[in-house]
Amino acid sequence: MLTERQLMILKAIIRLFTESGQPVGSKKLMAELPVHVSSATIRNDMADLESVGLIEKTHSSSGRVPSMQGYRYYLDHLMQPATLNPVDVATVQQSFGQHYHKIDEIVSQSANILSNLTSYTAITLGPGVAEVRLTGFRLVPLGNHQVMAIIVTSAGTVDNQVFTIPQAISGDELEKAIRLINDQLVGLPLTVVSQKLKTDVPVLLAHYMASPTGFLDIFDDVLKKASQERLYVGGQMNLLNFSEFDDVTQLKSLYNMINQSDDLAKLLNLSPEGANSKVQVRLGAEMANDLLKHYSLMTVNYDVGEHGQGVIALLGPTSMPYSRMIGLLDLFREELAKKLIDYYANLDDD
Amino acid sequence: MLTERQLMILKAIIRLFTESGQPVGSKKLMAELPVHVSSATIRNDMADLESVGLIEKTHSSSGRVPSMQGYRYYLDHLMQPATLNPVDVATVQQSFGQHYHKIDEIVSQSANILSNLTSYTAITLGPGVAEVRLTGFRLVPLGNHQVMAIIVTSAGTVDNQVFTIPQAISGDELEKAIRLINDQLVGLPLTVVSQKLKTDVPVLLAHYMASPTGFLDIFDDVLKKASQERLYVGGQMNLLNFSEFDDVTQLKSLYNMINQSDDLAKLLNLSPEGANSKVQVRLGAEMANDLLKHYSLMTVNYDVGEHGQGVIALLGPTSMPYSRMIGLLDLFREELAKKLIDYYANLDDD
DNA sequence: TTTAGCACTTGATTATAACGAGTGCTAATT
DNA sequence: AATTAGCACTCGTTATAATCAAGTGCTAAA
Repeated sequence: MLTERQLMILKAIIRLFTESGQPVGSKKLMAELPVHVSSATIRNDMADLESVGLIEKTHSSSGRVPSMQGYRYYLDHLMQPATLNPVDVATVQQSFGQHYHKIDEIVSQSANILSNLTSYTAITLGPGVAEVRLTGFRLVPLGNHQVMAIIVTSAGTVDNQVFTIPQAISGDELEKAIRLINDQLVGLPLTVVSQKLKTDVPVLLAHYMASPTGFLDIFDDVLKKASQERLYVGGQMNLLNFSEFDDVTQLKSLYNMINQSDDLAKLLNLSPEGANSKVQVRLGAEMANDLLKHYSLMTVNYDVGEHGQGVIALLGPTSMPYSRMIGLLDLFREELAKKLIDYYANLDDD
Repeated sequence: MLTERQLMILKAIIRLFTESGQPVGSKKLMAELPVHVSSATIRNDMADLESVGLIEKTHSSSGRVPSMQGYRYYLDHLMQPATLNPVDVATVQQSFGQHYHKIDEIVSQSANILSNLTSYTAITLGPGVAEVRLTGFRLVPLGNHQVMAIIVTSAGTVDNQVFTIPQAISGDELEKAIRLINDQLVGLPLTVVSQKLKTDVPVLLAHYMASPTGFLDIFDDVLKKASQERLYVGGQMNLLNFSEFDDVTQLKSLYNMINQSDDLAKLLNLSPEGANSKVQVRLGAEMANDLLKHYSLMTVNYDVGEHGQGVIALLGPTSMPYSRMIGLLDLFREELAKKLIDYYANLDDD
């Protein structure tokens, strides 16, 4: 079992490592800890913390660095409820003070403000999108190599798009494909649909048609029209601030992923607890995606009442100052919702 | 005056430096030159080339590197007409072989293909946009803090957008502002209008209204709607391939510029010679913009007959293999035009 | 004009030593 | 039993010097 002091040490290590980026040694800790104990004692405690896997050495005689499990433990049990920085509050409120013409302006601006404030990469999803579900899908052959795809969402929106397709597809094939899609996808949130479209559906569809690719492209396209347009990324280039420079290829892949709304939607997967869930932190190793191994993703839902809810997310290094970040995200959750509710209210005035 | 051999040496230096990225010395040149002369002779010739400013040393005992003027001279007088690489031709034609649903898909794909093929950053402007001019501008107060901005273009398109504005602006002020804008901007290409909106107009407008900013935003917004949407960038992240890593700030600024359509439009400034102009190369120092100092921008127009023309551009380091790049751009100019003409033809079939 | 030869310059590479921050362990202290 | 001082040891980092390699300019001969 861990002692009070050992936990205090873990906390200090995490704080100091986040501030300096350097491994933390026993001397430095001695100077920083509120209680006075000798460096030898701290070393003993650190040995214990290491033996349970909460901290690590970078080499045999180096200071300690928090491990993945160390961060997880910190996030789950140790972290103080955020202490809001008044400068940040002022900045955010001032940034939101402007007048906006469109909803999307507000949402995308949020991503920009947040990324500026943090020097990380921010992602925002417009309200309503997170839990909008697919309620219907139609594919209407118009003859002359043209097909109209129509999708209906639970938000009541209807999007359509006309496509020209290379080979005529038989009405029979279309019929089956449509039924399959309706069976498999209707009722699911658009984000999930978009995701399944890449994984399950192609396999199933392969039974009915030779090359389902063209078909899927069409579907994907109109789906994008209904959802993707409301996904915003701010500060992509901040990746450069918190990434290792040595592997340009990996950096490029990450960048591509971030700008590919399908992949991104997959990440933002609405948090299960609904509207008033707390800020979620997912550490790299917990996310399956190899590209994110050394990063950390924080997400939080915001709630605009009848207009649905959206997501605010922050992508940064594993060693973020979580306390401040959580405070910021909570602040944003509130301010963005307020601003949007305001906006909707003004609309109704007309 | 420069001798035949000296020019041959300049050419070889440019080629070798582009291939290796290293300063070129007299021994290396001796091995590469078609005629046999001693390294001492080459050294003498290089001294001459340096004295007229076509090449430079990086330090007192280093090999030579082409200077800005060296590149300019090479481009204007020395470069061979491009020799088309059959592999490139095949790749391009295959990439264009797919079926596309929308014009913009074709245009944006072009940017992607071109950037992949070159490892540089490619920019494409959809057809018609380059020489579309502003033919009319109206601003209609609708009461209730709302204003409709309408812009009419020489292509016959009418775009409109409704805005809510903070303080009511007096009709008188509006009147004057509209007149000013009509006087100053009507008749100019949209790209130029967008540019002037950042420079000249704010100054002029300041005479009539206290804070022209909000006003300009509106105008800018609807202008974007009419033009920006057709500007595509491919391979932004390729910047990482050909940029110095040491200055992250500068890299970010460049990235922002590339993704800000106003700035970008300014760069692509339709080439004066119209439809069938040759590929233009502008070297960093020639572009005024400090961020581009170490880069080079190649542009070429493509022509889609009655549907207007567009621009293809390539941003890379100063030391690009220009011969191949010019060949590629010429190829793209042709293939993209062909594909678009095809597309328009199919549309008319319906 | 061209070329061989040579002294000289300079950045890059390598080797070596010295340094510094840190650890674990032992023995003494509280 | 917990804490601490002391010390030998590890290992990455920094500093210094030595060597190397690629290149130049210049002089004198061909």
